[in-house]
Amino acid sequence: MPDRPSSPRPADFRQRAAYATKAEAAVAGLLRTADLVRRASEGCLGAHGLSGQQYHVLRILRGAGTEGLPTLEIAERMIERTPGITRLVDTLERKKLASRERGTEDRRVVRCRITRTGLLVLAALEAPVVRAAGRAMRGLRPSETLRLMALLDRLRGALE
Amino acid sequence: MPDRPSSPRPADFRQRAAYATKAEAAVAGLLRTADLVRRASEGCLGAHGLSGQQYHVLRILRGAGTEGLPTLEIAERMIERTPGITRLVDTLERKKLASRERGTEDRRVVRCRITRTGLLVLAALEAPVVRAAGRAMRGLRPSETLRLMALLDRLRGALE
DNA sequence: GCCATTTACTTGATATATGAATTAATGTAG
DNA sequence: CTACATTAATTCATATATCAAGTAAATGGC
Repeated sequence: MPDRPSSPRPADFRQRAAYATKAEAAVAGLLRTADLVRRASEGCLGAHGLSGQQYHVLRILRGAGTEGLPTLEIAERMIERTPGITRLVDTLERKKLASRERGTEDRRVVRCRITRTGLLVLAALEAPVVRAAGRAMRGLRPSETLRLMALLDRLRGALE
Repeated sequence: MPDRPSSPRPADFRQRAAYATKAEAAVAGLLRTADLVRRASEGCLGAHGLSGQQYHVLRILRGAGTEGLPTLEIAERMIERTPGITRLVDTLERKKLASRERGTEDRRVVRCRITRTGLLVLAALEAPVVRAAGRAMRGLRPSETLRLMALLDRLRGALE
């Protein structure tokens, strides 16, 4: 549903309207909010020297269990698309939070796993991350949060 | 409203639940959606060699009119917080899309303006950007878009 | 079996992001 | 008027993002 540019304004209205369409305003609001929420929710990672992306890779690897995951499958599960997945895992490997080994049957794939240390870091971060997410979402009641999630799901559904 | 960790699961449920709380899931959904929407809506800028941030600076400068704006005030109005505002304006100046001059009464401030070329570029981008935003939001009906915007506003209100 | 194609990464070049430290101008207290 | 604090902007070092190109292994057609 393409919304129309908003109605004309008096000629002496100096500053032009911020956004010509509702869709533009919605996109801006979404990006603005996501930026704030990201900062609020990822701030607690700095204490352990992790970036948001590094943290998400660790979570994905934990979810994959002892079998680990091929490098590019991590990329597919990331919250934000990242072409730099190799270097991201490089960093985690340097920090001893993840390990890699080349597959035996298909020697193209590199299987990534979370280390014991990585699991400990995630465990230490669990409570702070949960608290931070709660704080980030504190503007909405639970029912509103659900409604928001449903709307976001629909939005994503149309884009994938 | 701090929501509780979700209800326990059977012991044989191998993969741990993706998110322990509703707030965490909402944060993830928001970031995921924002990333998709950003890509969908900013894709059209590449044709003119602009990044999303550069484009937003130009919009802010256009809104400021002929008086221009001090550098750091641009940063405050940006959609996503950016400490690298100086370099962002550097880039726009190199491209002849913005100009700068040191203030006369307070010689600490640098006033930034959009150039005629910058205005032309924004004008050329208007239609594609509106179309892209429409496409990015096509998953929601207008009434749902309004509801989403209202929820996002509340979320931001609690974080600022 | 051989060759083109696809797949799974990896690397390189370039750009951008980020926080801390720096410079310069202004404001303020004594 | 001097000393100290504040403000506006810039610079630096380091980390990360991004796209394109490259490598190596597997796959499919004939």
